[in-house]
Amino acid sequence: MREGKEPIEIGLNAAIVAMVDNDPCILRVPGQDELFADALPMGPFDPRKHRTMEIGLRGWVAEQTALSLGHVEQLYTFGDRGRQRPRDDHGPHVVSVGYLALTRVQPEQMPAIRLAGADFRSWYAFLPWEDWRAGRPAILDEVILPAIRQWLSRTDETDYASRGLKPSARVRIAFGLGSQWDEEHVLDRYELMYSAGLLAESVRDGRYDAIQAHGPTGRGMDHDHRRILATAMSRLRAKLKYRPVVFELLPDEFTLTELQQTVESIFGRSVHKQNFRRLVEKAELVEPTGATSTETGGRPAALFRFRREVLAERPAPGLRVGRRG
Amino acid sequence: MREGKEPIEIGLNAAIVAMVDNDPCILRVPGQDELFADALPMGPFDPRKHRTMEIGLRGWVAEQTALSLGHVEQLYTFGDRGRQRPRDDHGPHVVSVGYLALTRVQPEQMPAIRLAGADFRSWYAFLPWEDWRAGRPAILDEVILPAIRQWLSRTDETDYASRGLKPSARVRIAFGLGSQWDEEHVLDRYELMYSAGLLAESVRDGRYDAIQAHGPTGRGMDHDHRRILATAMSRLRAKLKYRPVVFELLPDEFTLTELQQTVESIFGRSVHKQNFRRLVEKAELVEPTGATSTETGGRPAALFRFRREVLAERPAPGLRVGRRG
DNA sequence: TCAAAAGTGTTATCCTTACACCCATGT
DNA sequence: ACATGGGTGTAAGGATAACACTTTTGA
Repeated sequence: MREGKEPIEIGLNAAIVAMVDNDPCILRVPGQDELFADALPMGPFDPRKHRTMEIGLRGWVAEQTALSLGHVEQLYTFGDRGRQRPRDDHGPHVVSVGYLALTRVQPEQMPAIRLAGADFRSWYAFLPWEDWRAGRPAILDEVILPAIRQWLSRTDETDYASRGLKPSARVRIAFGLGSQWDEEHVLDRYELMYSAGLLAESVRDGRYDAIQAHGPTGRGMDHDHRRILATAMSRLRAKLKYRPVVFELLPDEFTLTELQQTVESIFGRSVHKQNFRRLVEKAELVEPTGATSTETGGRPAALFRFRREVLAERPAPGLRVGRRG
Repeated sequence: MREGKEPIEIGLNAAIVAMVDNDPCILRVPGQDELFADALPMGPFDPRKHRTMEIGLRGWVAEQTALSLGHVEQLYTFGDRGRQRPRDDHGPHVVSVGYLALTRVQPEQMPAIRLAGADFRSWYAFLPWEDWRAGRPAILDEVILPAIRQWLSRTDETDYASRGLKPSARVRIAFGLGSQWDEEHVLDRYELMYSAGLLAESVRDGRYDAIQAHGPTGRGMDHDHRRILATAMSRLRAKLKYRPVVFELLPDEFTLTELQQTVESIFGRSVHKQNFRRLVEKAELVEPTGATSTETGGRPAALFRFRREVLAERPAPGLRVGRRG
């Protein structure tokens, strides 16, 4: 807008989510930094070629991966130099816009994706403490919480006041100490762990000399990519409750148990079977196809399909799963 | 990221909201286009000067307005050339990042703000159909819905499928035809009206030759600013329900009626008195100061203050106002 | 016949919505 | 005394969370 401009470029980063074997997976590519093995796929935004950023994103995803994206949603824009390019202060400044995108992968698409150097990997490989499907993850009590408490004990509470909260209060809420674990607070947990030096990224960015934890804390990623993933998880977990986006991750026909498992794997916790079914029924989100599936072993399950009409019927159709249901 | 780059600049636009006389107002500045009288305040982002975009935003707001911002939240980033600079295709491409910011204004600050060419104006001046405090706004049935129906009747439903919804279904949900008005759908309503040619912006952007409505449809704004305002309203209306942000708009001490009126003016609808009070009480969001106020006429009202401790106690403290309560 | 998974029925509790009435002040 | 707004009590209906049991297949 005025004097000696520094060149700015826009990078579009996407957390592209698909279900593979009952795990929510993201498309990952090899890291560029030689520090991390993983990065999110990203492409530049060229306003001359693409009218909007979303069109630009869909464009390079189609070119590079042959995946067809369903729901695409902008998450957040970072202009943060400190975090993104700590060592390399030359070159243009890259502002990165994070996106969440949903897709389905057929097994036969996998080889082509792998050839391109990419593949799908469970998002819990990057944020393992978010997976409570098999109960409270051990990493929390063994690695994370001790280190977080360490950090709190050496932190001056009066200095830090983010969103009006002292670090101890932020920790209490984010990690459900004294109350319950809230699966939507993924980003808060990530940021606290970053600040407390528990992540490889904290070290990369020069905030700490070494990781402040006695044990692994998930796979690190280039730039802010793991933060974008955390944002994507928060958003998807929240969105499921008022938009029927799960169905973009499921095949056209599915059993209620498959639907439940998909929801559980995204929320990272198990839900109550009967209540879940009542919820699905009351929400009128699905209709039986009439067919059944015997593939699951045991009694054959009725197959259902998404009732697209709900989109037109309700203002906020989703699976309003409660704390326990 | 590669070949002959077009220069890109980042503009930070803010919907700065404050309560003035029981109306949610935004800081407006004179429009630059000579087409519209109003624009949102905006400033450039210079990554050399400011570490993050939020810091950059707070920086220019402090320099230009002397307002101190409370809650600041990023809304959305647009890279849209088509909409933002339809006539002027030269100069650098501006990507604009929209923000919502909350503040309080004292009456004595007003003259300084006015001197700078800015002032606070009710957000309902720009989106009058969003104000249901005095019942269903006449503009809906007299101007908007007839024109929208006109548009639907001349629109091919099979062509347009945004988010899997036909235009008629989008209209039904956004405008509460057949169901209820949902105060959070501000952006959907704005976008439908934009597409249907009801807004001055639709004409400015070359989508229509003339406004497709027989009556006024709110004050237009430069660039995408009214869209950013609509986004800000949606976000604030939603946020109130799970974050105690109302208190950033109220004085330190207030009566329950003042609190209720502030909530009502943001939601643009009235709420049920007893239920609202029970809600506030159950949420433990406020505590009595012990003092009372006689300024309202009638029986003196007890004064309350925000209980900051809830921030540390609950994961999502807010005024979970229901459809009616 | 047994394992495995599908698929109900029912109840206590809490939350939402709605009703109508009483209270303390200034004029 | 009366107008004006402040401030309750309580009950119907629905949503949530929790309980345990029956049914249908394949091996």
